[in-house]
Amino acid sequence: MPKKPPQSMPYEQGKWAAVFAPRRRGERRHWLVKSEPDVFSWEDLERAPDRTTCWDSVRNTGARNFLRDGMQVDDLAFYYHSNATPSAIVGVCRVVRAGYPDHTAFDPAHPYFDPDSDPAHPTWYMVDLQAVERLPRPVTLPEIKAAPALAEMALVRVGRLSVVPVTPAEWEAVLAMARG
DNA sequence: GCCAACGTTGGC
DNA sequence: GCCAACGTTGGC
Repeated sequence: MPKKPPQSMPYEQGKWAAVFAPRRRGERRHWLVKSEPDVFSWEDLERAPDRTTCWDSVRNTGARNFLRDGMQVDDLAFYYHSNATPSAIVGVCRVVRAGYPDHTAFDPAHPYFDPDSDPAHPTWYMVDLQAVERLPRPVTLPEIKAAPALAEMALVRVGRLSVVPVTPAEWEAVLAMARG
C-alpha cells in the first residue's frame, strides 16, 4: 500500500482532488454537513435570522479543508442529522459565504477554543449556510446504505467527517429518494 | 519518524 | 452503553 499523503500534499494529488480542482464557469458543487439535532437541528436553521448560520466549531483538518478550500458561494449541501433516530438527510442548504476564519477558536471562553489558532494564522475555518428547503421526506442512513447508487458516498465510506463532498450522481439519487 | 495511548465521532 | 474507525499527541 502507498503511504498516506501528508497533510501538505497538494490537493491535486490527494484522494479528494476532484472536489478542490478548478471549476468550470458557473459550476456548482455539492456537499453534506452533519449536525446533531439535539445541538443544532434543521428546524433551528430554519428559525435562524435569514435562515442562515455560520458553520462553526469544526475541529477536524479534513473537514476544515472542505470548508476553507472546497465550498464556494452557491454550492448546495445536504443537511444531515447525526446521532438521531433515525439519522437522516433532512434538508438542503446553500453556501452563502465561502470559507473564513472560525472566530470561536480564538475565544478562550468558547468550548472549542484552540490556543494554536490565532487571527493572523487561523487553523480553523467556517462557512455560512442558509436553509433552502426541507426534503419532502427524510432519507435515512439505512436507506442510503441500501441504495446501490449511494454505495460510495463519503458519508458512509468515510465516517466521522462532519463535512463531506457529494457527487452530482449521489446528489440526484438522494433527491429522487426524497421525492419518491 | 515511529507508534502506542488517548480522544472523538457516531452507528448500533 | 459499547465499540469501530480513525485523528492527534507525545515519548522515545
